Amino acid sequence: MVKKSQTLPPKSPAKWTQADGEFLHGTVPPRPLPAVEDRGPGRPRNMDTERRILELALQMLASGGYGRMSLDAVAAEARVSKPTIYRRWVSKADLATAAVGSLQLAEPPAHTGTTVGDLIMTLENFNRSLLRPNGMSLIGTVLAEEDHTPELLNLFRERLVVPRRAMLRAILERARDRKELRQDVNLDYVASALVGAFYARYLAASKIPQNFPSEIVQIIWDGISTTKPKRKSRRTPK
Amino acid sequence: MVKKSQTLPPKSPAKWTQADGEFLHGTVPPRPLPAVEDRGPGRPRNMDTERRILELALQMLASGGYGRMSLDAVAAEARVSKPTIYRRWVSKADLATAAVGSLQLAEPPAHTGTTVGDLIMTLENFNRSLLRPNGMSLIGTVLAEEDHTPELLNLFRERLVVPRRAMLRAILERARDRKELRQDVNLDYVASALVGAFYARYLAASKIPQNFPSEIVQIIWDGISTTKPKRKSRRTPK
DNA sequence: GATCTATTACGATACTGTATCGTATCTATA
DNA sequence: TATAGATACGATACAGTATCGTAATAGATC
Repeated sequence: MVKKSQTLPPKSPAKWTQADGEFLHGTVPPRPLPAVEDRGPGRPRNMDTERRILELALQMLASGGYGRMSLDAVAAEARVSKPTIYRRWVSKADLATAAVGSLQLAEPPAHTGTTVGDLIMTLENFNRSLLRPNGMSLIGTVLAEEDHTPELLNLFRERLVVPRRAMLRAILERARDRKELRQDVNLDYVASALVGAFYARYLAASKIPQNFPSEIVQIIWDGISTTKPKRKSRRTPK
Repeated sequence: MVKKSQTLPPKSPAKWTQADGEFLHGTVPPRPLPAVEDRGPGRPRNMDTERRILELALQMLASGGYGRMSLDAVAAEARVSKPTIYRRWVSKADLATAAVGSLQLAEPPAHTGTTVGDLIMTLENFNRSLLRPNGMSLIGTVLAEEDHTPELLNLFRERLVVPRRAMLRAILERARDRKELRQDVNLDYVASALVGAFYARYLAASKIPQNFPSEIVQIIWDGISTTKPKRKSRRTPK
């Protein structure tokens, strides 16, 4: 499948290190050459090559982290020579960034008929993507590289974290409009608790029980206390 | 801009790879030599050296990940020579493992008088440790290395994750005994939601708002729905 | 239309410089 | 005399570049 999204930031000689906010919100790969289909003479680029390289880079990034992602290995496994990689991306960090940038949240929004059902389905999708091979390792990698290659975390947020949270927010806002929710609840915090439970569970055990999504939704939906909550006494003892 | 190439151990001549459960539950460093104080001939070891090495190794592990933790750098910063390190730990992976194994949860249990107060205080402590420099990067590193050096994650769990969850469990069990909690709630799941919210929030924004601990506790304590929950209808739509 | 030419992509390979991990050898010290 | 420690070294892996010959395309010329 040819992807068309990336046109040409004219040239970036690996400047993203200091151009912090520059193209964090732009499109994906700053590469030296345009490689568009309508362009002039010369042998055209094989677009599938690019896809393969990114895929393998992402895979190695997820399985071994940034340190173990070697360009020699990527080139070998993609059956491509190293210059072919460097013709497209100016550095290893650039390739890694592009690989993370190529991620896309592929899950459709849930519409089960009930808010609780939608939340559970969304979390079940999330669960599946976490348990994909090295799903959690990739998160670890982007976190571990936060200091050294912050673009990885930024792009990861942009491509996966933000869209998924937006899906949860949409479900919760719908529910709030229907008065199913307390009006004073911070929906972003709720999304954090819902999603975060999976991270914490994984960090504690690497295994997520079958009923985890629905149980988490129930806990957050109903709360855990026996008393009928009175929502105005918020502040808590120091 | 200094570029560091990060080399990772191709093989581990160290034996911990297959000695899996061996010293995961032992004390900290599996080292070749006894290094006891009362021991016999020869020049005695400087015990403070060991502590310094571990501390710096952990620091580098947290700030740059396993790949960027170099023994040359550790040795230099600890003002020690490399053989001094290798005399104590047989490999880089071994040192990294020992460094993670030297971690200890240093927070006292909370006793504020109320369950909600205890939970909030526990989460505030947790929050502080997360926001320590590279606190989250260290978690990322142990996750990223899960495939390649699983001992890191195992020890991290043993030293930090399990103890903290035990603290939360203790608070929750106390509350359940006092009938403040629904009897059918899975306390481990509750702990996951409480703690996990911080991970999710960090992954989304790297910043944790001041009121986050108390808000999360409120959400989970009271729930978010407006209806009085009836706890027997658990199963949810497919 | 067929052929030539300019231009670009690509594979292969070798190379430079450097950053490591781990060790061998030597000296100092208790 | 056995050990701690330092200096130096070997081996290797890696990022990134350079070169050379070839494949593939567009446009100009015949």
